[in-house]
Amino acid sequence: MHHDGELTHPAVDDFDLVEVLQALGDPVRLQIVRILDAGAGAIACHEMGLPVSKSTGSHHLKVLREAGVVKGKIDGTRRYYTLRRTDLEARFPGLLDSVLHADAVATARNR
Amino acid sequence: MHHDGELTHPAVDDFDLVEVLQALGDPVRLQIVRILDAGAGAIACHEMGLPVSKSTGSHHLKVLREAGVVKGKIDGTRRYYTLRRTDLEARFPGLLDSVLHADAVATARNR
DNA sequence: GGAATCATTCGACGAACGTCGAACGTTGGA
DNA sequence: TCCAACGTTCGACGTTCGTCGAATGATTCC
Repeated sequence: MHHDGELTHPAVDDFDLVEVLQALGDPVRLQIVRILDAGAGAIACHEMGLPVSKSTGSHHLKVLREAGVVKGKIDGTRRYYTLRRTDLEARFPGLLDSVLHADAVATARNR
Repeated sequence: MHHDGELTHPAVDDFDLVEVLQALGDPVRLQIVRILDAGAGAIACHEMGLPVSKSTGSHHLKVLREAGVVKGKIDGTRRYYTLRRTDLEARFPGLLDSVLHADAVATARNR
């Protein structure tokens, strides 16, 4: 069957700073963002190796998606996710980069 | 009279990204950061005109302080707060600026 | 068609959060 | 000395959050 049920995503103008900061302010979700940043191309939920159950992982992806941080694409039974780099940069210049770089620094420091 | 009770603040190396993002991910706390950014010099809690009770305001200042976002200085019965700009920039380069700028844009847009 | 795969949704649970008013401790001024 | 001002702390409250397993839905493969 064909279900053209595309996932819903907020428009760039509807991004909310508090919502984005809350979305990024969780260890698991920050890990997801880091994975999507490091990976080349779209990544499916089950390929991320998250330290939570699949339902929890799905929940976190939903939070990130509704905040505008990630974009989900349906492909069969899978959802491939990517970072909305350009959109985030347009709405909150420098924010994603600073978060990713800060996170990389922290990771290197605690190694 | 004597006042050896200095407020405690985390060292720059102990800043935690998730904690900072969570601290910034609240409307009232973001308002406090905006006020401290706009104001020249230290500002006391009761001068901020926060839309919450004094106990709630005190709580939010504590969250920001323990995350390393603000620095509190005791002066008599008052606590004067400032942004830890330099420390935040050293630990999370560009983060505070991007949050403040994004916030300013959002505020101008919803005017 | 049937089974396996992938992900979402649905309760449920405890923990954490934002909020308040009241009480308290300090300090400074009349 | 007494009182007003400022802020913190304490309990309480309702809400939201992160988590899980089970159930459900959708799709692909055999």
